[in-house]
Amino acid sequence: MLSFTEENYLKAILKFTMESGKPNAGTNELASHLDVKPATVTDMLKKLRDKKLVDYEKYGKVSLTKSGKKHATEVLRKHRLWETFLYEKLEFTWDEVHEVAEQLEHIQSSKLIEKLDKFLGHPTFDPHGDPIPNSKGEFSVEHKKVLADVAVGKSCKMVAVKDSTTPFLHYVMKVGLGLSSKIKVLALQEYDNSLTIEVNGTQHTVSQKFAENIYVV
Amino acid sequence: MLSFTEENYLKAILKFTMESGKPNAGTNELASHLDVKPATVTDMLKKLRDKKLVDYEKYGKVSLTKSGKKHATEVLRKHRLWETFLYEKLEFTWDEVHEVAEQLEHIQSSKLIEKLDKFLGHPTFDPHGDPIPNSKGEFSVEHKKVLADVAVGKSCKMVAVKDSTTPFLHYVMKVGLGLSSKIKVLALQEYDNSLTIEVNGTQHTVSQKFAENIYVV
DNA sequence: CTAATTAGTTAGATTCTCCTAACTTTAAAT
DNA sequence: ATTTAAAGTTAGGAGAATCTAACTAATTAG
Repeated sequence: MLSFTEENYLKAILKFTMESGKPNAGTNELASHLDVKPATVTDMLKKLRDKKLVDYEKYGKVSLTKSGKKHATEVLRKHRLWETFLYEKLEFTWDEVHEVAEQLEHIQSSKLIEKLDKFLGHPTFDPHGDPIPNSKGEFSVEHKKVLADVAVGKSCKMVAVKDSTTPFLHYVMKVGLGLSSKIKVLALQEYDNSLTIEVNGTQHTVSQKFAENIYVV
Repeated sequence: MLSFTEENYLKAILKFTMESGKPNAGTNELASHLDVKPATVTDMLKKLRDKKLVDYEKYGKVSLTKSGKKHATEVLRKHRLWETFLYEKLEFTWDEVHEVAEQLEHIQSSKLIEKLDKFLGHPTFDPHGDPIPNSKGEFSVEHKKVLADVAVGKSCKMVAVKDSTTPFLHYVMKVGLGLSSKIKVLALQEYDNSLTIEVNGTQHTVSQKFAENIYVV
């Protein structure tokens, strides 16, 4: 049985490698992700290596073993199912779900998570649009298209966000956007690639950076 | 912010005093309740006293302060709401809910618990029939009548259990009883006060001990 | 290719929860 | 009332997760 902390380290390694595209992570990168000091990470990596959850050697990069990946994926699955529960059943807002799910993801009960999955109707994406791995650890296909890729004049529907930090989510909501919002791209400013879009009949101008963090179909 | 462990000690003191009727608890009693050694309890009591959560002095009994009682009641409220959720929404059985609720009761989020309460329709009793304190910490009136008190020939409805250990709950289920089961008392054996009852058309004979652990109306 | 910078490690300390073993106080029994 | 048993405490220690400060290895820039 893994401790909360061990689970968090495994999850951090999984998230880092998935988000960065790199096959492995460094001590400092993990330290800042987990908000601890590098020395602490080194200690934990040794422990996880002894438990055969990560491949790691002194001064080298870390990656998950098969067993470590299985554990990490399971934690991610729990996290995203709980986020879905909070959003869909308990009327939490978008930006509130993460913090509570960080706690709920560590509850140990395989029955609980399978029942919750069933209760929610086996969702494949969480409220941020991130894919929820199934009970075998398989991910649904990732969203690829981003608001910045939509041609002028075309319409699209928002399905997810790439950045899920609180400030960004607040900004998204302020612009009137949410999951399933319909967006029409009215104009593209050549100078800085900012976009003028229409949401619910209101016009907004958003930066390229913003538009690259909104997934659409 | 209290740790999981501190919360468990406060809850144990509350449960002990409620169940025993006594106004305070001893070190050994708590130790066996919490499954730790008495020395460990002594350490923790000093810590809780420093935090003004319990009234305690060397070689004396422990009781909760106002603040300690508030915390303990809150934990109990969370525990029982989660049990209700697991039983009513996720199809857990009676004897499975406790273990998982032991973990869920420590999740920190006042919003979560108020939303959960609303989602469940503000229940006043959990699946074991124990009262759920409301958000102000007030308990619903306790059930008083027990199967052993029902007169021969009379019928009643089961609303709760006094003993909620797994073996007892299994036995209860085996007899075909559950919450809201209708029970008719057919006969009383003078010799050992055992009762012959009818449940769903089937007759069973149960001991006095059993009958004293079933709450009815 | 050296020098400087960045990344990573080690050693030693701290806090938390828990333990054992030995001791002390309180309560019970004769 | 003295002895014995039960209840409770203290001291010292262990493992987990964290820190700081000092060190070492790897990488990058000139």
